Amino acid sequence: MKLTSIPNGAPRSGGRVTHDDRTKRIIAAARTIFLKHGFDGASMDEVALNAGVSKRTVYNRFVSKEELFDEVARDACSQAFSFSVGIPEDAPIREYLTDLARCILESRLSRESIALLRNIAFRSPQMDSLASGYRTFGHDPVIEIASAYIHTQVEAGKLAKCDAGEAAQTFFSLVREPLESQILFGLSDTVNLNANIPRHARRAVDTFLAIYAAA
Amino acid sequence: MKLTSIPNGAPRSGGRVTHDDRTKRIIAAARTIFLKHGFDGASMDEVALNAGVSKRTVYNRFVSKEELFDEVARDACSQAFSFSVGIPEDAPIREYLTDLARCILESRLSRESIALLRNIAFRSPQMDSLASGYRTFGHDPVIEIASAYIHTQVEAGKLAKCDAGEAAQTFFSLVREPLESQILFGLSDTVNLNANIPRHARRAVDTFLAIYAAA
DNA sequence: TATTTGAAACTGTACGGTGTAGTTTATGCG
DNA sequence: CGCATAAACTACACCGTACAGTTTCAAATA
Repeated sequence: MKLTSIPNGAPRSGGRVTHDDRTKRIIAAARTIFLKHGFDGASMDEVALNAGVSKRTVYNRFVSKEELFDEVARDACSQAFSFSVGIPEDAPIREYLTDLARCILESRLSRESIALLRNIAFRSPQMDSLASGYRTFGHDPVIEIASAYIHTQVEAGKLAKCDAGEAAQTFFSLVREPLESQILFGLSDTVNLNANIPRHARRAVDTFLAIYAAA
Repeated sequence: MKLTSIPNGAPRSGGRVTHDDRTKRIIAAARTIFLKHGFDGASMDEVALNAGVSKRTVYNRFVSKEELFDEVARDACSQAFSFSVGIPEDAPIREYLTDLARCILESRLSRESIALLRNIAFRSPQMDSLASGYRTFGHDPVIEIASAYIHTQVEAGKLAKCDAGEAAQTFFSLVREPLESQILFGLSDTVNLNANIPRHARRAVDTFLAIYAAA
């Protein structure tokens, strides 16, 4: 592959490039390249070029391509899948869940997250960092938040009696599908996706409440 | 990679290896190798070896790696995602849907299908054959069957009034999730999966009927 | 006989990783 | 502050390997 690129990131304001700057730029460049081409398709030359750093410097920081990838994978998971709900828990159930759904979708369907999910789906059997990064940052926190909230609402009699963990799984599935699969499996691209997210979030919550609303 | 292998498939009973035999063996071998290593990770030497055929023969049949892959991708999709429902449409709704769900899960969660889905997720943006193969064989038929059945039942007053297409999508999502994602993203492997399929199918149908059962 | 096949060597390219010579940066000391 | 020394960095050549695809030629097949 042809390698022509502008270095990723710039020296900090002082004008000098420090040790840490370089490390950060290597990781940032590696994330871009790895997400774009996958582990096998990415070349260390391209990473170095994109980081504005010599290949030797990359190998002075990271012992191998695998090690760099592991570092980058965890980093990317923790960033791409993070979100924060902006609505208090004592809001009406429908509003809270809809906002939660919207947050989940926005973080999960971003370009970065989709690229990450593609890599996880393809490579998680061989690279533990991908599966564990997904679990730690992409799956468990969502289930935990939803589960705890549902549990609270059930206790308060605002939702029908149910297994909160199972209900959280169902919620998560209803929120993600079918959008996530359609993108992941190439049935539709991500264009104008943001316009669909709020609508889909409402629909997912409608369906969820049709199942779990208090009798 | 080391290349040692036993040829995939055997000459037909006559003892002679015909032109068509070779073609079939090449495709079969290519499917194995491509699904195992992905397009980039697969080598044509390994394909030839696995087919028990010289590389020259492979290139006499297929003009390039890409062309061979396209052929194999469609072929693999049509086989891996195929299923046939073994229960009549006039069975009780719960029984029919449960059997449909079981069929879908069995075909979709097979080793071959999962390997295929991993490749589709990773490579569909670059390789059209994957996205279109998935659409044609993995998605549309399921939605069509479910949609037509739901439509019939709604007309017959056995299911609540609804958009049959939307309901079919919801059904499909409930059937696949969360099992499919858990496997695809490496949260659990496929061991003893078959024992879970019937249980999960029942649960999915329970949820579906909780939403769409006739009032 | 005309075509196809097998086996193997070959071409060209790309990559991961290393070695090195020379330059820049950081640090400690007078 | 100026200077020396050590550390890190760059640029580049290099090694071994792997692979797609081609070529050659004799043997098998049609």
